[in-house]
Amino acid sequence: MDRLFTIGTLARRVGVNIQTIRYYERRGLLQPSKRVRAGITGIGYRMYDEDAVRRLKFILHAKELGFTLKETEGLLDLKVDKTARCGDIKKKAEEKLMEIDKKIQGLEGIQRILKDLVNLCKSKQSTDRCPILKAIDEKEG
Amino acid sequence: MDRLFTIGTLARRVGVNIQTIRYYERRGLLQPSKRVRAGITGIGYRMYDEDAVRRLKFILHAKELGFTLKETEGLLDLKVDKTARCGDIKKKAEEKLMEIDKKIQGLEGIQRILKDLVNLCKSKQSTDRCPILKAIDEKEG
DNA sequence: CTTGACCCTATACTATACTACAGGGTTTAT
DNA sequence: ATAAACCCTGTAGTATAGTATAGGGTCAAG
Repeated sequence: MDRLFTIGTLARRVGVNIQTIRYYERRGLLQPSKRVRAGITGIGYRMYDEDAVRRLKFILHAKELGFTLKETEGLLDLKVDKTARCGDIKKKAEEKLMEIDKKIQGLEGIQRILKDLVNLCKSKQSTDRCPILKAIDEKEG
Repeated sequence: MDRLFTIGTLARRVGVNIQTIRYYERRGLLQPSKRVRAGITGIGYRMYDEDAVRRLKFILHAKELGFTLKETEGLLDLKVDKTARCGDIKKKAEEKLMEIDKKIQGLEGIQRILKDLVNLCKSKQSTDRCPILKAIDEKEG
C-alpha cells in the first residue's frame, strides 16, 4: 500500500489539468510526497500518494463552497494544525456565510430593478424611448 | 453652451480615476469629443462635453446593474443605433436577469450547506473531528 | 534507433477591470 | 523664470485562477 503515482495520474483521477496541480503547488497548497528519477539532470518527477488525492479533492470542494484558494490554504493549515479548534474553522465558515449573504442581497437588488425595467419595456418602441435605457441614464443624476 | 473640459474635470465630476477614463477609451466605450492644444508635439488634450458625462455615468450605472464593460458597450451601441428596438435592450436585460438568477441560486446552495455545517460545529472540539472539515473532505467521494 | 507518451522548468497568455509609474510636454500663476 | 498643476503616451503591475507554449529530458516498445 501507499503506492505512488505521477502528476498525470493524479490529474486524471481527480479530473483537473496538470498545470492546475503545478499551479496549486506554486501557491503552496499541494506538495508532492517525493521527487524521483530523471537521470542526472533536474529534480525529478513529482510523485503523489492517496493523501494528495484527498487534499486535492478538499481544495476543489472548498472552491465549490465559495472559498478562494487563499482561504482554502487557511482551512488546510487549520486542518493540519493539531492545536487548532473547530471554532477556528467555524469562524471562517461564518465569515464566508456573511460574505455570501451580502453577495446574494446585492444580486437581489439588481434583480428587482432589472425585473421592473423589463416589465416596463414595450418591445417595438424605438430605443430613444426605452425605459431601460432611460433608467440607466437617469439613475441618481 | 456646450463648454468643453479636460479629463481631470470629467474624472472629478463623475468620481472616477483619470486612468479609468482612458481605459474606457481604449476599450472603445468613451471617446473625447475633441483633442486640442499641445504645441507642436502630440495629439493634444482630450476634451469632453456634457454628453461624455452622461455616457460615463451610463457606464457606471450599467456596471452597478451587473453588466460587464463588454455588455455595456453593447447597450451603448443599441442606444445610439436609431434602428434598434426597445426589444433588443429588453432581451439583453432578460439575459442578464437569468444570469443573475443562476448566480443567486448557486450562492443559495452554498449558503444552505455552509449554514448546516456551521450549526453542526462544536467550537471547542479539536479540528480532526470538525464536521465542516469532514464535510469538505467527504463531499461526493 | 526512433516514435510516442510521459515528465520537467520557465515564461507568457487568458479574462476582468482597473491602477500606477516612468518619462516627458504644457499651462498658469507668482 | 520657475514651480505647481495639469496633460500626454506607453508599459507594467494588481488580483484571481488558471491555461498554453517553448524547449528539453526520460523511458518503454517495436
